[in-house]
Formats: sequence, structure tokens, C-alpha cells
Amino acid sequence: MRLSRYFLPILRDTPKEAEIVSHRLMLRAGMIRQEAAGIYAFLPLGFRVLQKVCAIVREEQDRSGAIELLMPTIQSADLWRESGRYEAYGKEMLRIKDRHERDMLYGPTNEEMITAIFRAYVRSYKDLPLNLYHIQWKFRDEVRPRFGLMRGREFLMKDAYSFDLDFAGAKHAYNRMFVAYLRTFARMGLRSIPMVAESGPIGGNLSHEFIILADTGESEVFCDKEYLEFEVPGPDVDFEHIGRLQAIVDKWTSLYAATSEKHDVAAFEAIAPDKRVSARGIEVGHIFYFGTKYSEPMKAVVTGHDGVERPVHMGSYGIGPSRLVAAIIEASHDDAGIVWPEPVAPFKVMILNLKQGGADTDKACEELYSALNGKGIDTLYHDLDERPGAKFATADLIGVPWQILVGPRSLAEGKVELKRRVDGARELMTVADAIARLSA
RNA sequence: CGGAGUGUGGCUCAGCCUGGUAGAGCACCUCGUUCGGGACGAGGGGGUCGCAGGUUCAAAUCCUGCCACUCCGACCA
Repeated sequence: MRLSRYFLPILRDTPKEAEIVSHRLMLRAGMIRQEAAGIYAFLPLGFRVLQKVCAIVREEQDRSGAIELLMPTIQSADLWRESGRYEAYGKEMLRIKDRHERDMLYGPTNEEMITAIFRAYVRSYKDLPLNLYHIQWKFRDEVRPRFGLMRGREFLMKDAYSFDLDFAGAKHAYNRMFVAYLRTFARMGLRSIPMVAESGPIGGNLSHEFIILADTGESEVFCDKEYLEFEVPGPDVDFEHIGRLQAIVDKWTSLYAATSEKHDVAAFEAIAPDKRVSARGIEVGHIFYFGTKYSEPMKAVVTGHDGVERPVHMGSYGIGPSRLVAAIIEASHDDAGIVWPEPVAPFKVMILNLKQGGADTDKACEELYSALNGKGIDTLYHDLDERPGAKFATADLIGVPWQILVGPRSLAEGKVELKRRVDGARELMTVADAIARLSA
């Protein structure tokens, strides 16, 4: 992408409404624009990151055996009357009427709808286990939206729903998601810690929140420091193997980790003082087992081996990709701007032509640009007629992992400079070497 | 939902107290000089001062009502 042809509205001043660093940087980097309280448009750069995050979420959901579908944002109130939640949900649910005065709502979550889909088609234990997920916009009419994408009213959510014959099956489904979540966040450069959690209005009695530690986190969390060293399961983990999966979950739940709601002071103080972590955290995922809470009232039943019908055991599993974009920035930035972990970066490489219009620099940049594009590498070419300093500032702000500085100084030796955003390390090399290095 | 605050060119803000017909910096357009960490000069364009009423010869400024947004708290993915 040539910057001269792109839409990247960089802000030099920080808009006054933005209090936390991720919100500030997203506005300044031209990633998002607020349209109303807690409602944001994703501008091209922000949308690219959101899509990268979703792609990782999707890959790991698929790997764990979940199946993607897509449910609508607008739902019928009747469905929610079946579960009893239409009255129970309160003002957080955006209720609307269509032209026929029918009660509709903008979905805050999809347990009812997925249960209706399931019961319409599934009759037998032979069709289990089943885990269906989608990535769709949700709306929760928060009393006080704040912190930009961190607590918006409209937000993107990956929600998965598992169906099993009994608790044992449901536990395995829970474990699959548990492990998939560890992998998902790790791939985005985040260290997540599963913490015992309150199950809240979703209901149920087995629940973990996946928390990443950040000073600006909304919740107060407590855990054992050793979690920060734990190895995340690799891509070869066997999701079908009940025992091995359980072993991973057992390990990741063996030490103390809890949010303030579930905090047990005595248990926490039993940890060696130097191992205690008391910090702020951002919730990026939440998983629940809730048994037959919805399947019973909504009559989602399957026939078992014994020919007897019974309600399915369900769980639901949420990740907020739009919140994750903000969380990644909270975890990875410096004074100059965002520092994207490569897997979620909007572009992998940014070419900075330090002398736009110079015959040699233009030629080298064009060569780099077409070669990198040819290899399918996301490349942003800063080809505007700006001074070097301005280009450096822009590049650092939007946080692209690799910058190639092409200027007369290094070009005189036939070299360009490859700069790594994360630590500022620079290395002189030929154009050919730079291309080879970045396509490795 | 309780408390506090803010709405003035695209952005950050001054002007309001003490009414007199709207300003700065950045951004934008033109020209020139610059060019390795957010350049400089000259010229130029752009604002029903959140909305609606009221007071007044005169309202960004005073009064009333409304709307929007932000922050703290309670609540929550």
C-alpha cells in the first residue's frame, strides 16, 4: 500500500476525551473514530488489525474443533421470553420494535438463538459433541461506556457454544476452549492467565476469566508469579485426547489466580511473598460451563444410548476481538507510539523514503516495494513528500514492526537500513538482503 | 444511576467573570527555500461559537430549558 493512496488520518494532538493510552494511540494513529458514546468506526488501519486478531481467533477455534457459523445481530424477543431472560436482562439490552410493533432486540449474546438452532436439528447423542461459534457485533447498553474500545457499547465478540451429552463431555469441551484460549492470546503476543471467576448473568458454576496484566486494567487481580513462566501449549496439541488436555488445564489451574470478586486472602497469603502478584488486569476472554440452564427451559434435548431424552449440557466461550486490539496496545507501546506484535500488525513492513523525489531513493524504494508485495508481505510505502523526521514519527506511532529507511546517506554505500520497532535496533544491508530477511 | 465537568474552523485551546459583531497554534491550499527524528518564510481558504427560547439597541459572553460528550463512583464482556 502506498501511503499517498491510503486513508490514514494521523492526529498530531491527542483528543481530550481519551484517557488511557490505547484509546489515545488508536485515535492518534487513525485506527478508530468515535461515532457516539461507546460506539466506534474502525478506520482502515484499525480494521486491518481487527481482522488479523479475528483470523488468529478463528484459526485457534477451528483447530480446537469448533465450527463457525454466523447468527444475526437482531433477535426476536420471543426467543428470550423462552429462557426467561427477556425480563431478567435489564436495561443493558437494547430493545427495539419493528414496523409491526413486534418486540425485537439487538443481541447482547446468543445463548438463546444457538439453543434454538441446535434443538431444531439435533436429536441424537451421535451428533455430539458439537461446538458452534461466530464472530459478530454485540450491543450492551452500558451505563457508562469508557476507555475507548475497552468498554464500548457495541463490540465485536467471538462467542462459542458447546453441546454435550453429559458433564464429562462438557468438561472436555470446556478444556478444549481453555487450551484454545491460551494459544490464541499467546499468538497475539499476550501472556494470559486463567483466573477463577464469577459466572455472572450467563449462569453456571464453572468459569474462568482470561486476564492479561496491564496497569490500566479494569479489574484487580491476584495470582502466583509462576504463571508468567508457564509454557503455552504448542500447535500440535491433541484436542481429542481427553487426558492430555485435562493435564494441561490442571497445570494451568494448579496455582492461585483469582479476580477480586473471587479473591481469597488466606489462600493468596499462603503463597511465598516474592511469588505474589497483585495487579490490574484486562479481561480478554471468559468461559463458562452452565449445564442445562438453557437447554432445559428451551427443550434442547438429545436421545442418549439408552433411548432416553435428556437436555444437553452447554457451555459458552467469549473473546472480545475489538477489546483485544486495545488490550494489545496497552501491553505493547512506548513513548513514540504503538509497538505491534508481528502477528497482529496492520503491516509487517513500512518503507520510509527519506528523500522523496530523489532518483536513487525512489528507485530503491520502488524495488523494495514491488519485491515485498510480490512475496505477499503487507507493506506500507511512505511515499509522501514529507521530511524524514515526520516520517519517523508516523512510522513509530503506527507501530509497524519493521521499518526500512531508504536515504541518501546509507544508499551512498549501496545499503538501506532495517529498523526493528520493538527495540529500535538498526542494521545496514543491501536491498536484496533486506528483501530476503523480511521474506524469511 | 449518584457526583463533577466540557461543548468556539478538522485537532488542541484562548476569548465568557466585566455583552460591542470571533482569535492563536497545529492541520489544509499556493509559491519559494529546505530535507536522517514532527522545518521556515510569504500569501490564502475555512467557524449559524451544541440546540431552542429569553433579556438587551447589541449575546460566544447574561438567564431558562434541552441535547451531546467526558471524568470519578456504583455496575458490567
